[in-house]
Amino acid sequence: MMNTDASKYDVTKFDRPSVTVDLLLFTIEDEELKILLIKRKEWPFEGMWALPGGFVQMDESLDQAAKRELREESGVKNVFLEQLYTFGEPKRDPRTRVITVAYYALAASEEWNLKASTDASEVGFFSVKELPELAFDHKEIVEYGIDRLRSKLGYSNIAFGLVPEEFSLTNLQKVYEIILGKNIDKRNFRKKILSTGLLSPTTHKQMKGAHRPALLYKFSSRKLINID
Amino acid sequence: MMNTDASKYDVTKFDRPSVTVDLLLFTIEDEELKILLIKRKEWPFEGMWALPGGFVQMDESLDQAAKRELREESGVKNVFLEQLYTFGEPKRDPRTRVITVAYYALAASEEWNLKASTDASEVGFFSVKELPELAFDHKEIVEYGIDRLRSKLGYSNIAFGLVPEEFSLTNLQKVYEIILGKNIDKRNFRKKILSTGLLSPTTHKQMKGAHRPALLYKFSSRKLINID
DNA sequence: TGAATAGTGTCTTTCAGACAATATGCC
DNA sequence: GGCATATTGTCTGAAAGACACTATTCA
Repeated sequence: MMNTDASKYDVTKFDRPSVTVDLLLFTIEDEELKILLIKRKEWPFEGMWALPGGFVQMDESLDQAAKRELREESGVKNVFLEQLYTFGEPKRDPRTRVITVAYYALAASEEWNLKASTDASEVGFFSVKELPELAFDHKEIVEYGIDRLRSKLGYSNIAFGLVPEEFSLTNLQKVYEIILGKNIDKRNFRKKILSTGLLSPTTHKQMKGAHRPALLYKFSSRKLINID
Repeated sequence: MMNTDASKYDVTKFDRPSVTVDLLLFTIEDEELKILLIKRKEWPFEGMWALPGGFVQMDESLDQAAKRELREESGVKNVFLEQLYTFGEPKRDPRTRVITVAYYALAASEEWNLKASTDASEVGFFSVKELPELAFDHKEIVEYGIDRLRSKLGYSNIAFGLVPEEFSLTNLQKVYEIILGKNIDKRNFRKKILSTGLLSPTTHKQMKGAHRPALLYKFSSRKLINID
């Protein structure tokens, strides 16, 4: 593992921080924007809720580490995942110097299923409006993530991550309303969202209740696209 | 350096990557967007141009590390500095696993002065349109930074970082044109930039050449503000 | 036919973009 | 007066926002 030029070039001689990834998994459930939290079983912050996360392995990229943690903690795969920000205050972790690369992921509520093996009391989704006290600087990370999500909603198709494959325009509008925290005019919303060309109508209708069924749409692309 | 089960609570026993900060210092000079590069004196990529950067010390935050490197390499202080993105491919550095947190900084050309002690052949500003081959994945970092700068120009007052305290509207327009890579109509530019309320007129005029002098403006705030 | 949600169009205002003539200073 | 850059306003088209009625299904 040593470099042959070790005397000069061996960076392994420096003190090194630990590096983790932490994950913000957003979903929408019961008309609320929620995030996945896990209850810590160890010191520090034992018993407190925290973002899922873990150490970056030496042979995996940051993206891979985030994907792996996401899969391990929530069973979620193939969802939108993007690096958020790196938090590295020297005292943010009382154990040692830990720098964490935060990621955020989006999943429609249909897409995640918490592992059956997991004690439900130790992992769960919490409304971002009613979060418990969080370990480390995770509160700050959550707020940063919500800001990012809210602003990307305005200039990208990022909402595809929070709706199922097919959805009604009313479903989609609700997503926008929940995240932006305000009501949107139905006609203006439809006019605008359809004019972006991001959506394609399907041939399906949503039969649901004693009223006119809604035409279902899908996102033409499920890759992140910026508009404007 | 081997992990054992007992090491669970002692994160210091895990293999740890090295963490660096790399810096993109943007400036505008000779009607070009330029970045600061330094010539590497050591393996790997000896003799090749690279972004300035260095290891994060155990007792400093990432922001502090970036500020320190910026000061050490360019003598620049008190300029706009923002975290860009964290790059962590396992093989991006041939020495060992190195994760780098990239920052970008902006300085008006009046603000930097390369240290007299530095051999000019080993540090310099390069137009982003004519970059030499860069070490590591620094090309990718540069491109990411330019994208960020270009997009922030559209919805923030970030241009304050690239102009001196006082400037004419023509000066400012040039900054936009250089970064966006296109010509802008003078009347429309003035209309729009003045309507944001980000600028305040000063009482000074720029006397420069045999023609009408330009009124100088300044940014009302030199903190980053998003508009729209 | 009543209840519930889906679906639709117009008007007004605002903003972006195209476009050219006058103003002011120095020589 | 000539030169060089600064400064200014109108028109048009597109998009955003306010606003209310009709359509469809099921019970």
